[in-house]
Amino acid sequence: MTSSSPRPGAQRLRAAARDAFGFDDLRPGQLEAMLAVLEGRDVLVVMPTGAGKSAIYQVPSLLREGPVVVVSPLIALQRDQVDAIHGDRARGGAVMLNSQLSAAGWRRAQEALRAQEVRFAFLAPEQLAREEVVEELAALHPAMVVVDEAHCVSAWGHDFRPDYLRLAGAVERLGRPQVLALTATAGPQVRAEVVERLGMRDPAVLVEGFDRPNITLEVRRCLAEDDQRALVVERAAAVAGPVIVYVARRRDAEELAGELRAVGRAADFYHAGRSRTDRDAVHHGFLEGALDAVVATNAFGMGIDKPDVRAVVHAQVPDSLDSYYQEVGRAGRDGEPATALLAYRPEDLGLRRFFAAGIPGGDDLAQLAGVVRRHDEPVAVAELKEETGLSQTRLGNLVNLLEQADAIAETPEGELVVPAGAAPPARAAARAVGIAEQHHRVEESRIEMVRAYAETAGCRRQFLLGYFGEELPGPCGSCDTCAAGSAAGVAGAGAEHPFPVGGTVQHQQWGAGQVMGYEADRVTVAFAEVGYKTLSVPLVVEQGLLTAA
DNA sequence: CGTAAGTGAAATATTTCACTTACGGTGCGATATT
Repeated sequence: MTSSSPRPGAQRLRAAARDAFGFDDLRPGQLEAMLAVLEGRDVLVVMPTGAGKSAIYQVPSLLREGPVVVVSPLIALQRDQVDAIHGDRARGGAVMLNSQLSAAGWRRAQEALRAQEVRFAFLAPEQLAREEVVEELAALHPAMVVVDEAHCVSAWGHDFRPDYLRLAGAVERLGRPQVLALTATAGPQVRAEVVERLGMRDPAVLVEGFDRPNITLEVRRCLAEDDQRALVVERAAAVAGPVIVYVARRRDAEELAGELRAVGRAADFYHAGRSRTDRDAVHHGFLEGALDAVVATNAFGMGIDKPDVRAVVHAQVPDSLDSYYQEVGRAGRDGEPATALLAYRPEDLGLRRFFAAGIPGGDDLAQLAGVVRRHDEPVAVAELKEETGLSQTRLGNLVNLLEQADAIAETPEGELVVPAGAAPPARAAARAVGIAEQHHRVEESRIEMVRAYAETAGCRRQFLLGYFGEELPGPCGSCDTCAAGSAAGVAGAGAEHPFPVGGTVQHQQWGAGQVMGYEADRVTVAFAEVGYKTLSVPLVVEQGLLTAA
């Protein structure tokens, strides 16, 4: 992309990228995103890791006034980013704001921001739940809020880190600057949720291609757990080069790492139960080559940017194809051939369903709604925590659900009130439970899509790309079903496509949805309210089950 | 939801089956201890 763009700003962006960062040129996707940022629009960027996502906010920020708040899920990730631009005035400079900072450290960071010595403030979403932090930042009149790893809004906000769902309110209290969301993995369902939850306004949505043709896709069906384990060890041991093995339980990580060591691999395990020191040692050992195999839970992921990983082996199914493709995408970043193997046993889906369960009790919700109602004045979440004795996470989840059920609302100051005309606590709680159940159904449908991927006779790559809303015209020729010949049969069958892939359709009962793709005589649709559904195309046509919307 | 480990009774003195119980992922922040 060397031709001059007709849009204003392209030359200035290129010059800034060259002068401050030493980039010879910007990739088309990067430039497109930066232009949208420069125009002041809300922007959602879905782009593979290593494609230069950070530059998308860092370069345009140099051409404008005002500090930039960067929300990032892991303090370790923030540290990497901050280290890269920290004392570098040409790149804007950056500070982190988190609980590991001393009081003096906070003051220094604050002063540096106030004096405009640094432009970027990195923090976790939990910090934006603190009123004093929001007040401080709001006083600086930030020009933009960047949400990095934005898929966490959808993946973590509902149960694990509820403050992710409360970011939209925080952005409002920061004076509602422009919002930029960045992620490497997000199918249309996740993209839609990110836009909604962050309260993005008429966003420019830029999606880069998902296909990673150098990664061979393979699924092996296993009957007994012993065979599954043996397959994983055998295949991981045989990989010529670094390999990551993903497991569902911490215990499996330790045991499989032991088995791999026994057959001569330099293997170690990684999960959130290990000490900070051990985790760092494994992380660095893998990046630097002292280890050539890591067996890990999904804790091992973000921030692992190693070019020469030759295989990613899943010893059990992940919780979604979003997770799967993100984990698989850590293989073959150098463009050289790599493999992705899933050792599939349907029983393993049960564990994923268990993790997805957690619907709060109506009693707790009603009780909390009652507590807020009894306050005549708006009440802060922190105060509710004192009063109810609930944990931060639990309380956050309940509050989020009640907000979605319109049983409570957030004031401009970030405090909670019962809005006029709200339903009484019992009815509000019932509605909140309904919302949680709806979310649960969507989660279950995401798990079912993992099953469908593992059990398809069609081309794996077509299936995966279809899940992300991308249409591959024919079977890829390099996955196991293509090699076995079954993919060609599926691709040949039932060529009827009554609705375009990516198009919006309407179902009488399930509401609006997006067509994900066709396989044989079936079509998969992602419905906003009920998740993924697979329907028979002849039936759809015959009975008019779907209408174009 | 599925699995492993534990409990207890039945059919036979150690094994077998039937049933119960516990467990399982991701990180922020705050707090206590070196």
